[in-house]
Amino acid sequence: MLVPMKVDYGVRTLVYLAQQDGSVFTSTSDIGRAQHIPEPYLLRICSELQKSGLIESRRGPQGGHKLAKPSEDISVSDVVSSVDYSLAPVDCVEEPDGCRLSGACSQRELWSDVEAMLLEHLSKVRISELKDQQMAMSAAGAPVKTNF
Amino acid sequence: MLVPMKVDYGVRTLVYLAQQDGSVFTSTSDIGRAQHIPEPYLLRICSELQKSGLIESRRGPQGGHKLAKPSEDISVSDVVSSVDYSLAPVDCVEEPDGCRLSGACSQRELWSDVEAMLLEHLSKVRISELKDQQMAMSAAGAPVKTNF
DNA sequence: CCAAAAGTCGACCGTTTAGGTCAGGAATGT
DNA sequence: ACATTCCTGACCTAAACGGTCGACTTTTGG
Repeated sequence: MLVPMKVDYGVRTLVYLAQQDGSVFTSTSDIGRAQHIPEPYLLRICSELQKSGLIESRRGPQGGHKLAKPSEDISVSDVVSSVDYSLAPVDCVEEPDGCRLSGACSQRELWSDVEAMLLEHLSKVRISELKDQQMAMSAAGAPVKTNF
Repeated sequence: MLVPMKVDYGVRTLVYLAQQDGSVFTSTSDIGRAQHIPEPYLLRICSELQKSGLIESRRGPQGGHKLAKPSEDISVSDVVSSVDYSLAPVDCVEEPDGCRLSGACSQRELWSDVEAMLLEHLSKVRISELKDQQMAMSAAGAPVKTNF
């Protein structure tokens, strides 16, 4: 029950892009290097982010990725649903029919509440916020560990 | 990022025990049959629940399990922490040192907030509540699917 | 006291998934 | 044309989840 790496990588990617000049494209190798994300893996995450319209990508020289909309308009829950389909706890929340206790199961309500709460909270956290925090932290001289 | 079966099984077990007469022990085979939990697996879950003091177990004939305290005093978060150690999203929340961006990572705060929120919410949901809901649902004639 | 009825514990197993890699192809700027 | 960069599908590996098995211990009823 952990947040998958994909989500973390996705968020980090968007935060990083939000820090870049919005008019240029940033390549996966740049992002990967800066955020310590294995490049070939990142490639595929970017592809998912692009399919869901969070970033815009272009191939060729000077190609890469950039945010498709202002960072204020992208929330963490966007990333989750883009990259990690299933946030729902236990399967029967999504497929109630498969559950044998279906008719009388107080659990389903519990877990779907949890899901709703989570999504709601995450939809309030915007990439721009994270970017600001990030920049504040770096500016304040918090050491970025470089010992890989 | 799903709630593992173990948690669901654990909760269901406790809710079931809460419905039983508090003075007798209920065997795993009873619980398993009633809640559709594979018995040998349940056995091990019960063992974990017992170690964390949520249930009391006794061997021998007429042995089995029963709640170690009133169902009002057991929350879902108790079950989670008993049975599923890690509720934390992404590892670096628990092991900040392993994180290479340690000094300047706005994500950690985000995810640990999420964790805290989750735990807080789950700690407010008590087994007794679930039991009441459960009994209300069954009483209201909601069909318990019996098609295996 | 003995046998059967439980739980305890450690080892094991099969599938799925997360995380990651690779290579070939398609697009695009110079 | 050519280098650069993304796209895509196939593939791989390790770990986790869900589950099982068997030997062992405790307890009770007869």
